[in-house]
Amino acid sequence: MPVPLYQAKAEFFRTLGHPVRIQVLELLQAGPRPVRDLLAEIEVEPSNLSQQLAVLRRAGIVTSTRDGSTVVYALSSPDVAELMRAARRILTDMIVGQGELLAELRDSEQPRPG
Amino acid sequence: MPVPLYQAKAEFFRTLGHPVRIQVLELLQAGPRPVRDLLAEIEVEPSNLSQQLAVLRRAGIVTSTRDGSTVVYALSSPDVAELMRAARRILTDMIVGQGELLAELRDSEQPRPG
DNA sequence: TTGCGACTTGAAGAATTCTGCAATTATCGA
DNA sequence: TCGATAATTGCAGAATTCTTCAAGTCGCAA
Repeated sequence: MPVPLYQAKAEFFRTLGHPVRIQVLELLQAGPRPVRDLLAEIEVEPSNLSQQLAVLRRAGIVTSTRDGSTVVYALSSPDVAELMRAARRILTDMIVGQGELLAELRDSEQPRPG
Repeated sequence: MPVPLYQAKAEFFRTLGHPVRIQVLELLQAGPRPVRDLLAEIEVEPSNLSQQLAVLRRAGIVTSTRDGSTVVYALSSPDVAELMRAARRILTDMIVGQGELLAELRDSEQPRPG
């Protein structure tokens, strides 16, 4: 084994762990998009966006192709979209769960353990 | 909106982006486990494991309960297991894809070190 | 109370990542 | 060719995260 799976997984998640990169992945779920487009929708400087795109590219999560003077990015696997959905589900649950916990705490003294 | 969703997502993924934390989550998928157990299976110092457990706890991904003198950790949502499966699927695809790429490169160029 | 095992916390230096600026490459049109 | 636009790269300082050590808490039993 060259690299333990858990380490590859950690690197993968770390790659996703940046607001700009997340926004890029969300936008690319609707289909390939030129950098110009991403730049118009994400509040970030061009060089910074390029840096974040490079991170995603190096990780193999997105691919880029040149079309004339514009560069178009796309998700390299549709599974990425599924992962984002799973993450959204978890986050929603967690936010709801924490809301409920807060509500319980408002009424009683002792929250029950998970 | 207190915190943009994409930022919450990024934080969530960043929380997962550490080898020890990944291993903890993998182990907890089989059910709750005492710290002692985790310590026996993961190669890491006790204080370091505690730090990583604290990160997961603060993020609300795991919960801890004390049972006598031992502390037991558990996943706070079964969805986490589903997320890990999705990640594994993507990684497997990507590794296979890169394996093919490597095979192609073997005839022409030299792959760069990891 | 004292001592011990299990676990956590605080803090500091090391290592990594992020951001913005300047410079660079690539393409297109005048 | 020159100039403009699109995008990337290199780099340095700022910010964040990691790792380790020392010290601390908690429960239990002598």
